[in-house]
Amino acid sequence: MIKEMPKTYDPKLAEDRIYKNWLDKKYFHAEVDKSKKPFTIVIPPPNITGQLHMGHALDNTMQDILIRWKRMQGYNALWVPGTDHASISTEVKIVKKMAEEGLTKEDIGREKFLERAWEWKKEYGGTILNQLMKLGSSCDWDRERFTMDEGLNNAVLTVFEKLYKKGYIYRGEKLINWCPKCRTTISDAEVDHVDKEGSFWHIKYPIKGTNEFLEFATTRPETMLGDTAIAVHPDDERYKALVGKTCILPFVEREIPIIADTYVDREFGTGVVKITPAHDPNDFEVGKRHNLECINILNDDGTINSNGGKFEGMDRYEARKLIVEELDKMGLLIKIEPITHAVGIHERCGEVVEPLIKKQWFVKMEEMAKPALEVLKNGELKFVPERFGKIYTHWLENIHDWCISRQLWWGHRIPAYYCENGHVTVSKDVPCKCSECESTNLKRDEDTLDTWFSSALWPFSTLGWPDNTPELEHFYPTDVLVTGYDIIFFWVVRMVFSAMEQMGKVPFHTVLIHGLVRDSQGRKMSKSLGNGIDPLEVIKEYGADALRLTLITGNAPGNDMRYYEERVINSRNFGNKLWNASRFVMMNIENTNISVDVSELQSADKWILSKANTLAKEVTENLESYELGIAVQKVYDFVWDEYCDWYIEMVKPRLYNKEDKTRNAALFTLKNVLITALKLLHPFEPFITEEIFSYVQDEEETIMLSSWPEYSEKYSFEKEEKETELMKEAIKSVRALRTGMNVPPSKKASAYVVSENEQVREIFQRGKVFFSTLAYASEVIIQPDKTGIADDAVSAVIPNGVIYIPFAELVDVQKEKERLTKERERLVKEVERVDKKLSNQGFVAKAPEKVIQEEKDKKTKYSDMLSEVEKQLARLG
RNA sequence: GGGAGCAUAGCUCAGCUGGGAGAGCAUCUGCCUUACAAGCAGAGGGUCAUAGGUUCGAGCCCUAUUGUUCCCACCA
Repeated sequence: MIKEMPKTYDPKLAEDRIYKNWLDKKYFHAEVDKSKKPFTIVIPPPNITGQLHMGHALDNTMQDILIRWKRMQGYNALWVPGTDHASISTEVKIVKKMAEEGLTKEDIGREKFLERAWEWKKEYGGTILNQLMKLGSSCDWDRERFTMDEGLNNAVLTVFEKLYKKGYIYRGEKLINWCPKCRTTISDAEVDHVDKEGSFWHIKYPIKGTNEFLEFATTRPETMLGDTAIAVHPDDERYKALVGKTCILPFVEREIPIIADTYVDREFGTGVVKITPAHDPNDFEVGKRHNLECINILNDDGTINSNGGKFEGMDRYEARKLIVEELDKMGLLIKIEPITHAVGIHERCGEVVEPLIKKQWFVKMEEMAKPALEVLKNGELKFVPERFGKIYTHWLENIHDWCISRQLWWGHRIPAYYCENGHVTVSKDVPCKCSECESTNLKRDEDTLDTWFSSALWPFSTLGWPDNTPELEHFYPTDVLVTGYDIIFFWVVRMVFSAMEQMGKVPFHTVLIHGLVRDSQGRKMSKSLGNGIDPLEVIKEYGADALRLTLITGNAPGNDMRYYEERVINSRNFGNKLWNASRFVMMNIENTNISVDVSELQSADKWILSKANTLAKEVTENLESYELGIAVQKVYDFVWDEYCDWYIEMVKPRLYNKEDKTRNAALFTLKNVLITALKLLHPFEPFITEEIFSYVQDEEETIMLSSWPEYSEKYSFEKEEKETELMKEAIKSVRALRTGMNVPPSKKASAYVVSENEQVREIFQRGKVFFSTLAYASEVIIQPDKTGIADDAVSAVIPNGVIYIPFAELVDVQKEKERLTKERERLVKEVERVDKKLSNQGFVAKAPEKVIQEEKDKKTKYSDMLSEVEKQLARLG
């Protein structure tokens, strides 16, 4: 049955219809099937609060390409989708919304708050997944998971309990990063360091029992309230005598020792440092070495606490201002120096982070980091591109213990229970009594876990772990993880060490890294700049295929790219080209079931079949090494340049003549090459390829499950490839000759193809018609010499021959001479280059045989052409 | 302070294991040729940042330099 294709393809109408059909037919669904090899990808779960942005579009397009390709190759391809509860970002958003109603978390309490959060999840949680569908993502939606669903919650609590029992999770009083705005701890990875303009306050403390002072400088004067020492370098002659004496801390009137520690840099400033162990990581270490007291001076909201004396209750910055003023009055402020220095801010809210001492839960990292490092070294884990392995390694080699407790409500609540005797019971199931005493009066820890604690388990928790499900058995380890370089530390590292610890196997063998999608000026797309492009808007205007093609074309893994509309337009145009070429094929085909014997195939047919054959091989190889951009570029070039611009044009005469005996062979070739191209293109442009596929054949119901094209010896035609390439070269020469002479296409002329070589003459004889259809020749005469050709005919020199075109009236001899002279120059250069190479002893001795032969062939070809051009020049006088 | 990337046509970028520089857009010329003007044909345009080195041969490998971007880091 032949269905007529509409004149234009409208993605708006087609894409939703096609996607719905895929869903209805359950094509995305993968069941455990031991007869097939599994190929698994787990989605980097987007936040439930998220809206699809260009980064998601890129990330998911890449995953979809891999999944669709493998599915076509016959793998049991599973792509697990899902969302992340995104503890802090979601909580912040809910709190903000409540504030609009004049409510706070505390007003409504934990339980009511969580109810609201779940409602929020219900309302927005599905949005982003629906947006992913618009992109064409072929996820197995029956297996959608959420980081806080029952199964995953169980996985999280199980891991917590296991690691606690192993001693890898502990509770301790350590210096942590505190966000006074969000009022929670945050991990090191969540702190951004930005350079800010600040001041360097030079201050002096009186030395007890003397009239002397000790001068130092600080960027955070308010922390002096928590100073418990002053440090100098042990070998610093200036201060040696002072070590052991004490200073009097102004305001709080505390007596603090002058200590010696090599941490101090003698060259920096005055060589004196105030030590505040409770609010600075270095000072904390110094404090440990010298048994100094830790005095925390901050409340959770960033105000000064009771340790701050008369400054109690003041905001930290207000206190800073006042302290400086008062020090000045007391004559203890020496000077204020402007300075730019790195300030730690919370990446979520931008608030300046305060380091302070608090009792928190930590994951001990030293032991778990080892296997994670090992798998990269031994090749079980691979980064594409490789260089990102260095970031991974560096992070793991310098890893600190991971602070996992958060003073938030939205998340996995820590399964630790405290009795009135101060005992701790950790259990994934609610315990009925204390594990150490008989107390039944247990209170659960108020804190929740860092959101990355649950995402770390994602590759196996989504497949059913801790239960030993058939899915886990079949689909784990997953294959490829596709993500941006910005979350290697947050996520990739933690998934690997968690998987090694819990599963004893890597979570995936390859991490495919992509870069950022930037705006047309190369800036990061961001809300504050307002330069973000909404992928859904792009899809609405140009279709998902065009967006996908744009994001993949011309980009190498790990590199950032720029998005601008001209690129999508070009992608859209390609879809249009493909559509029209297909429409052309369908206009000529009477029956989609064409069978043809190889012997009926013409030279051009074999040429394009052979090209398509090679293309399939190359594209597969590129995909295997994750070179998606190169792969799609090759298909693009093939479709547009070879199939459309050459093959279709070449077969037109055969199609238009219903009596032509080779017509069927042309139709067969047109159809089969088109199908190969559609299949190779399908992972990149799923919708339009599916739509066209439904027209050009009726054996299969979807391209999605059709077989991936493979290289076949049967369709390798080396001789015909060369023949058509020679034909193409001749046509191009004639065309260039004509435009060079300013001959309008309406003006036909006869063409004489002269070659002494009989085989070459035969080739042109077979391709005679192309001169008229593709190069505007009215009559083509092929002969071994130039008898009968007018003296003033213009000529084009091709390998193994010359083409003459006699233009009765318009020959501009001068112009023709110029053209030939230019051609001579080019050929002289070519011959010189080849000669130089071939006369190089080293080259002849060491270069591979194949390369030498190629050069020799070139020498013959160019020398022949050169002498021919010289003859032509001589002819013109 | 440590690490990494990038520097190729006017612009944005490809260039996979070293074997005669490519694409898209832009520019110029000519075409509404019965699939496509979202198109066709032709053309111009590059010392592949600089300087060395390895090699018969370098955009690609090595060293240094310059410019630029990013990541990590506790310099008060």
